[in-house]
Amino acid sequence: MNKFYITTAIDYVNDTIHLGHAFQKIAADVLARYYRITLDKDNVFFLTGTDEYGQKAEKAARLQNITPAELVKKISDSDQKEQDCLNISYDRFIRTTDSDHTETVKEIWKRVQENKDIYSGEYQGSYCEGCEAYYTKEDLVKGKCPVHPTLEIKMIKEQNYFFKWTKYKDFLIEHIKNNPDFIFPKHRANEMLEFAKNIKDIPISRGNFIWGIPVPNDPKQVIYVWFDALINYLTGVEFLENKKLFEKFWPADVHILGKDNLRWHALLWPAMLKSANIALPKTILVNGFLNINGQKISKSVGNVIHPSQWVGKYGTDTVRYYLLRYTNLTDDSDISEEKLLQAYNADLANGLGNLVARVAKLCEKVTLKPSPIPVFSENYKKEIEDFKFNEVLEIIWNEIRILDQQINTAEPWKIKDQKKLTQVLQSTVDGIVCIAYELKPFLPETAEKIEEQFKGPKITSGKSLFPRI
RNA sequence: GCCAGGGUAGCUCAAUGGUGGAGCACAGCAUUCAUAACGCUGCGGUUGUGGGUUCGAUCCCCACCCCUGGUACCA
Repeated sequence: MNKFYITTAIDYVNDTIHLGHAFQKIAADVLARYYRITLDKDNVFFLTGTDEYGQKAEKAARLQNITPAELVKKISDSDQKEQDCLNISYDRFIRTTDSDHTETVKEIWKRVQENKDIYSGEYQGSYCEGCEAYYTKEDLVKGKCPVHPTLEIKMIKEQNYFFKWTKYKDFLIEHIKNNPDFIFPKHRANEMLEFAKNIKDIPISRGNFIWGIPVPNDPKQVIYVWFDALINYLTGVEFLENKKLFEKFWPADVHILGKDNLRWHALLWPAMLKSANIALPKTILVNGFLNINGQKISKSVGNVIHPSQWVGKYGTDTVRYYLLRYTNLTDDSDISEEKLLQAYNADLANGLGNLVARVAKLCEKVTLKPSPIPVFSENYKKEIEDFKFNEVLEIIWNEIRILDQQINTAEPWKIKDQKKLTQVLQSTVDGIVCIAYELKPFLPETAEKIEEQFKGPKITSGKSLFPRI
């Protein structure tokens, strides 16, 4: 691999992102930072952003008596702030209302149309405005949407443009079967294969609202949000404006997204790309959801926590560490503030923080040479490239333990001979520098602080990295 | 109902057809370079239930129960 293009899901602007979304951004950030080290900064592109069109945004704006544009700007800005407080190192924060995105979507529409995969048809069905989707009668629960039981289902009949999804059914099934790395984790692929069997053509335009990208040559219709949103991955690397950049980074190496978005990414998106004659992404990485204290994160439960709330109390790297170490990326995990605190004291304060503090203090008596530049071990690389972030952190914390043991055995505070003391501490500091290097993708701020403190030749103790709470 | 994943120490998770492992938490010892921190020792489990195969099963097979996810549909 000589380049790495990673994207996250773009978040819909009905509300500011919470810890569940943040978890996915952090995972993406780890990969981006890792590949920036191994492949070089210029060869990595990391895209994230917000999904802003659609009926829900239009309606929400009307309720607040502001324009849709004002509303989506507000939420998009606050999403971006949430990501910034987590140190998410995106190269571009895309908004689907960006002008270059509009142009890209129109271009893809035209290509798909030229390939005869768009046709006009009449659609009649039960429509849920919450889902922005049609339901069959059978899908409804007591006449209401299973996801939004409080909303009225509307019978809508309209002239729409349809995408010939069925044309790609066999292709999709073959692609998923022939590319075991296409969907990760694997069992998600089975789900998609099941669904693919029953693919039907879907309407990809809407005529009953206006907050969207107009259909080329038919301004009465706007393009369906999913059709528009997926294309952001092309816009992100300047599909239209910058051929060189696009050709360098496309196809995307990893699309990371929540399990709720899998169907669109695994089945609709590849069909769209195939139709437009564009290469398919390599890996779709599906992340699980977070529960808080055993409960789903939801507004109605009232347990929504925004990243900035925990970051404000405990710091960016604490939140990153806790989520990366004590959750499963691909399964649902349960988190709590209590467990975060436990992880903070046990691992960050007593473990990493204390090790750094004790060694820095010991080093005040000696002058050391700069440590050699570390490299990632094969084991480290394998685990991180397989998305097993908790395993990598376990490797690192084991190294911390070993260093602590070695210090206890060597008892440098008792060593009188300056030469021998220097020798012992040199090897300890080399170990710490190595740990800092390995921490870079995970705890960038902390890694940088440690590197700065131990770059020599004079090392002095500084402020605690993680004071006990 | 069907498909997939899972059920191992209080918690988070490893492991293997041959007397069950780690970290956290808890208790004790020791120690002071360090953030009442580090280290060492200990406590802690009929590996969801019941059968079967085997000299031997936590691992393989069968049935069942529970959890998670996906999905179908008819009365």
